[in-house]
Amino acid sequence: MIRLLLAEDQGMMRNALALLLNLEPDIDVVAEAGTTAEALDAALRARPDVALLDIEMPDGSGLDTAATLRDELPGCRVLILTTFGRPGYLRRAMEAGATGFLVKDGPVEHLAAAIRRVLAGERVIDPALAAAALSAGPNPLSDRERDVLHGAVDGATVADIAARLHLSESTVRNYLSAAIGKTNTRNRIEAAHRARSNGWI
Amino acid sequence: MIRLLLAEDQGMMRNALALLLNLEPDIDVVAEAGTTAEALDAALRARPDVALLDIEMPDGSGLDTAATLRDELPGCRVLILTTFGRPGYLRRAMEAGATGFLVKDGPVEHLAAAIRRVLAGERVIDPALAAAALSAGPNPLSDRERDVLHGAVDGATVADIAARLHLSESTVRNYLSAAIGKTNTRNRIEAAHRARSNGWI
DNA sequence: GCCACCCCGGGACATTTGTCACCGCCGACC
DNA sequence: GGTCGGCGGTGACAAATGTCCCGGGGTGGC
Repeated sequence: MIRLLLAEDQGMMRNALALLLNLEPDIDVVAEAGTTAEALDAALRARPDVALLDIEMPDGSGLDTAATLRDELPGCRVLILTTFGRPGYLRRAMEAGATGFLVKDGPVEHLAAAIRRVLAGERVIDPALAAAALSAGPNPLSDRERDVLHGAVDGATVADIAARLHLSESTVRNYLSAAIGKTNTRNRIEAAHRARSNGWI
Repeated sequence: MIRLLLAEDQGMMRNALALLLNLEPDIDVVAEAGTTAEALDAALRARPDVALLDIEMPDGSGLDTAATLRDELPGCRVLILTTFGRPGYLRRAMEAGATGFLVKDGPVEHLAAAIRRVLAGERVIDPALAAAALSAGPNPLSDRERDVLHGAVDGATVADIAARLHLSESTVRNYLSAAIGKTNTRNRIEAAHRARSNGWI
């Protein structure tokens, strides 16, 4: 019996997956979580064989949870399940020690199959996504450039970002300009969008 | 037997819902669609009793599909199912003739119950969301203000928007300024975000 | 008829944004 | 030791943005 942790913030999706995976004869959903905090807590309590983690969660990223889990619960395999097949996500998932990476596409049966293969230690990755990740290349942005772009997504001004990061406005503008150059875009908004769609932030 | 059309772009969610709803003794999923075009096509072919429509779909909005369905297939009840409980969405859904409005939260059992109630002609709306919609008030933006904001989300410049809408740059700037004023924000990005989170665009 | 609102545009202006050159400091790598 | 890159900062400048005037035309309500 495969002991499974299910971390997914969208209630109906979580409920549906739990019901369907429990119908599988060899899978037992032993814990459910809607936030990364709950996921960590439940994992340490229930000690599952496989953790199925969504990336986008309200209080943080499933990628960070994966990294923590690798240290705290080394025997647990991690399978990332996400809406967006972003190249940078896949790269970060691998660096965080994930064994598999699936997009929320295709039937639930694929998911059950992936869980079994991940438990056997096999790496499960969508081939098209793997190719995209390789062709897209690594994240060109430095830490600070990511920070300032993160602020730019929701319309913060240079002054806002500078205050939040305790930097001077000149510095923020320089980082923004560098990020715009590296992403090959025309302004901070396009830069932030490209960075997001590539999974760089 | 309730004949149901299921329109949802996320493959795994659609698959999971189809499986679970088919398990209900009185529900029969007679058609599935991943785009609004497929949804319309399938609806006219399968003539379902209830259409379950997602709002966010790659080729358009489920809200528009609902309006079309009201004209083309008057006997069919429409139940909107969406990730985001945005006040403006609810308002637009009602104007488009939807009978029910659910967020992708809570268990699948709620969804099945809602389908039955909608078929009986009953209106099904999340009470908290209804209250939010009323307190948020109507959409303050004019058609053109929405158009220019739509362009602003992904980083288009004034020149880009003007070209796309066949307007002069002055006009675009005036609309943007008006939208920023009406949304009570500081720049086009904040304005676009607020408009999106309220379901105004 | 008047009023309000939307549509479309022009011009002027202050502010913000994006770019570039340059500075020092540090750590890593060869 | 030198070089490169990241980090933090300054100053100057062109371009884009946001705001405020103004104008005209249309439509719908009272």
